[in-house]
Amino acid sequence: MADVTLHDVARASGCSVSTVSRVLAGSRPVGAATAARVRQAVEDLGYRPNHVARALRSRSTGTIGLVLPQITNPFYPTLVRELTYALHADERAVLLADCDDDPKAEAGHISALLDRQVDALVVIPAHEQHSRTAVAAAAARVPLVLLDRGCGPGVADSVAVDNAAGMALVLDHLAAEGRRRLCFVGASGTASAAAERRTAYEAGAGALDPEAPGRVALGDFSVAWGRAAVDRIWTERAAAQRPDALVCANDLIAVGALQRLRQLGADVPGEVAVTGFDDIPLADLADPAVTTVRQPVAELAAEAARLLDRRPVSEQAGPRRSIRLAPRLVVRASTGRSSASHTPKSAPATRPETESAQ
Amino acid sequence: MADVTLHDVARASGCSVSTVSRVLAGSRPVGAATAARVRQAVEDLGYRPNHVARALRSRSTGTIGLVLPQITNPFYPTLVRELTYALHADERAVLLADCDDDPKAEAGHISALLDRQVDALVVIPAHEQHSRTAVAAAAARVPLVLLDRGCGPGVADSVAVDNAAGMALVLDHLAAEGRRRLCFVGASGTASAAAERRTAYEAGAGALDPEAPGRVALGDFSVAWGRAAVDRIWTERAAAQRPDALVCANDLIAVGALQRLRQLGADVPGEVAVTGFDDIPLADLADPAVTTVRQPVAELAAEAARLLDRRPVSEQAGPRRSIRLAPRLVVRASTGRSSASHTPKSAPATRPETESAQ
DNA sequence: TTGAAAGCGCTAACAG
DNA sequence: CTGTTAGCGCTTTCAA
Repeated sequence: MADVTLHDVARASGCSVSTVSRVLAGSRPVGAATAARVRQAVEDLGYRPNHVARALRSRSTGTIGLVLPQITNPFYPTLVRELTYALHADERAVLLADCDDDPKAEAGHISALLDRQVDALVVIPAHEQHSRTAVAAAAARVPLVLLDRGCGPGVADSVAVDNAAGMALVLDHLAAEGRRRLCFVGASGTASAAAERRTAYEAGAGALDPEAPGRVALGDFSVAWGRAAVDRIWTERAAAQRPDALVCANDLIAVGALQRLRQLGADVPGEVAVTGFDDIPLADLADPAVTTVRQPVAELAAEAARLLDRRPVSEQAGPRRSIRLAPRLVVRASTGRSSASHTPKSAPATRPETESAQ
Repeated sequence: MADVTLHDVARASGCSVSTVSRVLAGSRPVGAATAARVRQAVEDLGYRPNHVARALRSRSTGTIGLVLPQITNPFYPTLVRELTYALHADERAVLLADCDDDPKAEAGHISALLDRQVDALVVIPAHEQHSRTAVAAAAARVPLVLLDRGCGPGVADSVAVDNAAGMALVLDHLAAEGRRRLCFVGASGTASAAAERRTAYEAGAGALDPEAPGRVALGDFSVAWGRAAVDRIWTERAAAQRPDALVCANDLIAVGALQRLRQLGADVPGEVAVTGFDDIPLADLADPAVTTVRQPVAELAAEAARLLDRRPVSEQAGPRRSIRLAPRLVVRASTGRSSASHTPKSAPATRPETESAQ
């Protein structure tokens, strides 16, 4: 049934195995009549090429390894979906490995994937520093793209959202809505998302209020921290001292903040606006729905897929490429003095905004 | 570097390739001294076996295909994580394919995975009926386990939660909390989760209130339907006619219901309790947090992994196995007349409750 | 206990 | 344009 080989097809169509191979691969011109006979035989016998044999001989498995820190991080399922779509469209299969936020496990998975002869790797590194060695070693062997998170400069090609641009969208929007007493609820740590978003806030918020860049609370990227931050920010200040907008470094923080604010009886968005970042599904489900920055997930995935190709023969050649895609603002009920959500005033930008080699 | 082959190791350790192969595979006894030399050479040269060549020769890739309907369904990331853990622990790699709820795409992915010579398949079928042919065809070629959802009787081995047991836990809990006017908010369709949960509700609710089994609203497994259901159930009835508990067929519905209830000013859980099913992360984030039925995700994954092995040589042999695992109740604030969450009164059951061949 | 040899199914030179 | 011939790197008979 499925044990039909190239030889069987060759015999059935009265030509040699190489000819059949050529017809199937289109690697070289083949006579029209022969090609037709071959195709007929393929059809008749129900021939299916054996990818393992093909991989052994051609030194290409058509398989990409995807290593991520935690598939349960609510931002990743969408990214994984888009990435698999992009790769499958290109006839490439995806080997998945979840390393549970552990750089050791991550290193193990990376080397297991290399042993399995993946053509390339997409890695969302678990840790800015501790992932570096394994990633660098792998990047020396196969094309490797860092997705969503960085891993130090020059380690590998990378694709991520333009965090600074996203934060600027938020600040513009809040300014337009008349918010002035901003406060940033972010995450400590050196991971690119944490650092870049915070820096962008500090750089941009001063235009609204000289005090704003100093109002920064740092925890981690969790709902729990969002709640805790509100306890600190809201409870410990007199009403007049409270911010009129909480700029959260991601949606989870925003959702936690929102929850606690409601429990404390604060009026969102009347009294205080709340913004997030990422646009995970939860952002739209919160009550009120969270104004946030939507990452161009499909485009990030597509760019990653594209980068995997563009390391032709000389894998080591060329500078590392670092691609940043512009996000777009999604305005929902958690900001806006008025009523429900309205359309974003910033035009969506789905194509690369900056593409720089470093 | 990575181009070290068995031959190199053989040469370096002064023996034949077959001996080296035996040492590495442990397939046959090898002299202690020789074995030591071989291992040393492996170490020195940094030899890494080529899985592709191994697969071609041994007709086993050590790779499992995982096909699912939508990785963005919030219940699946955890399942995927546990399944990959279980399989990786066993040195098996996982090829992932998301079919976007489309049985056509699903069939395509299944056959692509078979072409890639996966050793076995884990399929979460996209559709009870339309997935059948492709699944049955694949099951005839490799070991195949249906996970979470069924696909008609006798098609393949399957592993899923015991929906009836889960619903019974909910009903018991609500009864103990003194709820009597129950209403079920479920999903239409024949998918096992939808049908079994509804049937179990209808079978069990009568003990509390003869009217309860008749109070059933059917939509789909979404937040939107949860909201819409409350609009129907709550708005269209006089206060005295309203249910004192909404039994939702999954957590998404429960979250939607909760949202709308709050918007309508209803008191949850004082006036009405709300329960979910699955225990997705969102259930704990909702406000109030949702009492729900936790699926034994790790155990489901482990059982699936186990079933993949147990089809020894004669793949066709033996009856289809259908494994159902007992879930456990997680009590949170959305039920309970009193205050916060307390520990479940039903004992957790993580081992197979029923294992039946059909 | 070990080695030699024969392939797994396919692609890629190399000749015609 | 097509066929012949080598292998890809490994496992597994079959002999010794």
